Amino acid sequence: MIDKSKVTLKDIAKELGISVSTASRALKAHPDIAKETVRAVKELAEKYQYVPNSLAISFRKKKTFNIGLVVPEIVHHFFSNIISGAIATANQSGYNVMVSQSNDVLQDEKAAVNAMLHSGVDGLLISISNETVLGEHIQELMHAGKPVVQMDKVTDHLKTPQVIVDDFDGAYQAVQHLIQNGYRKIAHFRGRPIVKNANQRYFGYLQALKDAGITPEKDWVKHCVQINEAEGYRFAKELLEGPNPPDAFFCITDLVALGVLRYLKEQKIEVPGEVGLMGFSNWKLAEISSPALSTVDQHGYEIGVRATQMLLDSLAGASISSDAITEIKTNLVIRESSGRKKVQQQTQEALVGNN
Amino acid sequence: MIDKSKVTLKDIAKELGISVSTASRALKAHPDIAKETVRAVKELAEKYQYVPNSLAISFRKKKTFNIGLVVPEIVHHFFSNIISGAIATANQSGYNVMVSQSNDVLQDEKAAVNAMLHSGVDGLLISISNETVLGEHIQELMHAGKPVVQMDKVTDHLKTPQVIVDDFDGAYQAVQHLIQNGYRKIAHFRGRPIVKNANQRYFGYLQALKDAGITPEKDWVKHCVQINEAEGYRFAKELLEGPNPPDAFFCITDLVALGVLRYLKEQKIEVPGEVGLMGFSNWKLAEISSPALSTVDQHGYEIGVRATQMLLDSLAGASISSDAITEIKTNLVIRESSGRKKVQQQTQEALVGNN
DNA sequence: CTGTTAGCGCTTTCAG
DNA sequence: CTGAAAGCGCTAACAG
Repeated sequence: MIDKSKVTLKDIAKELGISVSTASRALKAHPDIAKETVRAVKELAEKYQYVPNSLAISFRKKKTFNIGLVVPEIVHHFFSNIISGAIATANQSGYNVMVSQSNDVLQDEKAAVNAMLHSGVDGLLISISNETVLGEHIQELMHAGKPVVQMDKVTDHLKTPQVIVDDFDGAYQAVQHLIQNGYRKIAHFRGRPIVKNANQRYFGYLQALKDAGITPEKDWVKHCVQINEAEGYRFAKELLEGPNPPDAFFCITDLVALGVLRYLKEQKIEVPGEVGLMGFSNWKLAEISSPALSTVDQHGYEIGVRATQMLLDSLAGASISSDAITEIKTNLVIRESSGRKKVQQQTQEALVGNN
Repeated sequence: MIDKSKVTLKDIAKELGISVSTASRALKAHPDIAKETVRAVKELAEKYQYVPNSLAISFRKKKTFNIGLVVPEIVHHFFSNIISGAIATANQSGYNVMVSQSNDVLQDEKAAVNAMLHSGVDGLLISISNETVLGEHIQELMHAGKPVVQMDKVTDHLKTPQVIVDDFDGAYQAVQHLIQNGYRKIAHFRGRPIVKNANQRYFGYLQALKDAGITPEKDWVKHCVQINEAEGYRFAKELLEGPNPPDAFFCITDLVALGVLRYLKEQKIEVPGEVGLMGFSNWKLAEISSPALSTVDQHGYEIGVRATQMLLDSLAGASISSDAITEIKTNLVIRESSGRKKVQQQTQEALVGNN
């Protein structure tokens, strides 16, 4: 029943007939200490499998080497990638990561943040919930001197560094890619206007059209609320059965795009021959569908890594400007669904010339 | 620059002219303390926003109210569900969860477990890596008096409670379902024989065949190694092009099943009319495919919940028998791919009678 | 009902 | 080079 971790500095000091402070210093090879003493202490520590009591150290140093991480959902491809990157990075520097989720409910987020504050994390990584506006609970943590870094879902009300996806650019590239492949009547199934990411993607879409000299068509922009497969299906049907069908779809999410794809397949509409399709997020789903879905990869892992690095840096004393925004570039994952549109009357040359 | 959390018991004791211990007791409304004192202390605590220093408490009580959670992969539908369930449950009881992953690499798992041990978790939830055999690193933690509960990927070498999926029964039901729907020549694309779950599913498959009086066909059992979509495709092709094609496939995972499905669609083989198909895991993928894939849901969230409850119970002093095995029942998710086989010569009645 | 005392295990002045 | 001493903030005998 002997608990190894019960061996304390005092024990080894006593056995060696030295003081606790000397033992303490010897263990970290303090320059003041005689080599001989250092050796003896280390040897005994080894023998007894001395392991410093981290609770005492935390207490003493007011530092736990734990960081908190709160995301809206854990069971989510993008967020679990963020978590994974954050944990890998933190662990490398000897930090552990306490994870919690808000379920996009403000109350839950508050509870999670408070729990972490009280359990004494050294800093916090957070992707805020849909319902979070001011984030007083996060402010409180900051007041307690804990650095915070926001990731992906962010609010400017909080004066913290942000690591975000360059949604605008991702969307821009996606739409540009469609245009370059001969599609001109491009619909966009967007997300909710309160969500910054959704807006950025929408703006990217508009800009890409504009830069290609294409006038956007109001009716081709649909607002997803559920952001699921059924919505994609429904909107695709609606538009394609209408008087003015688009020839491509850029969707807020792969899931929505797969809904569109299902409709297209049902109608035996050739993809990408007749209609082009791009998703966003690069879920596993996109890789497996047939035709395989072109999409935009958001590099969730990378976001986790970068945000954690910033947090660790500021924990290490670096003063990070509180308005530093790190935009992680997406990258286009070109698969089958966005392949070149079949040319009818014009030659491809002419088409390309148009851009 | 006043740090709220700097207000200490001593401060409020001094201001009230009482001793620290009285203040301490008052705050937790110890029966010994005069109501008047309690009121005064609580009032002042409120006024100063006193928040107890959890580091000091942890130190004093040798308890952190943190539990550790280690899984092979975070970015994985099943595991992220487990994590989610564990965190929700732990949080409800005032515990935080420290998460880490092993990437199925023993070294990483050791590192993660040690980091958690040293950071002072009160207990550990773990799903071991493929490479873990004896788990001495986990033993070490147990020797330090920390309760451990294993989940899903488990080893009997560790004398801890286990919460696992009833893979045998899940597979049994899946295959039985195929049989009931008229399929008799059922192939199985299984996982690696060192993995317990894979074996259990295989045994369930065999048992279901046996109970239906069907003799298993060695050639119809294929060993997946990558466990990916391509393998499903490859094996399906191999078998269906061969001299003795099966009429149904039960796959170790949805991903593999989708590979099979891709081949079937390419060959314009009717699903489920000609060939039946069942996956395992119930990923999002399965819901979206067309035809939608029938599969087996493993209730990852539930596993996380149950395992955490056991851990919390034992942390609360309950003595849990170290060989308690909790098997979480799967459930059949019947979608399109396993629908009734088209009857050719026999009537359906006759077929059903056969079972 | 309340105060005194002691101490958790470690770090860190301050003196030698 | 080393030791003594103080103290982090809190709890818990023990003693009034």
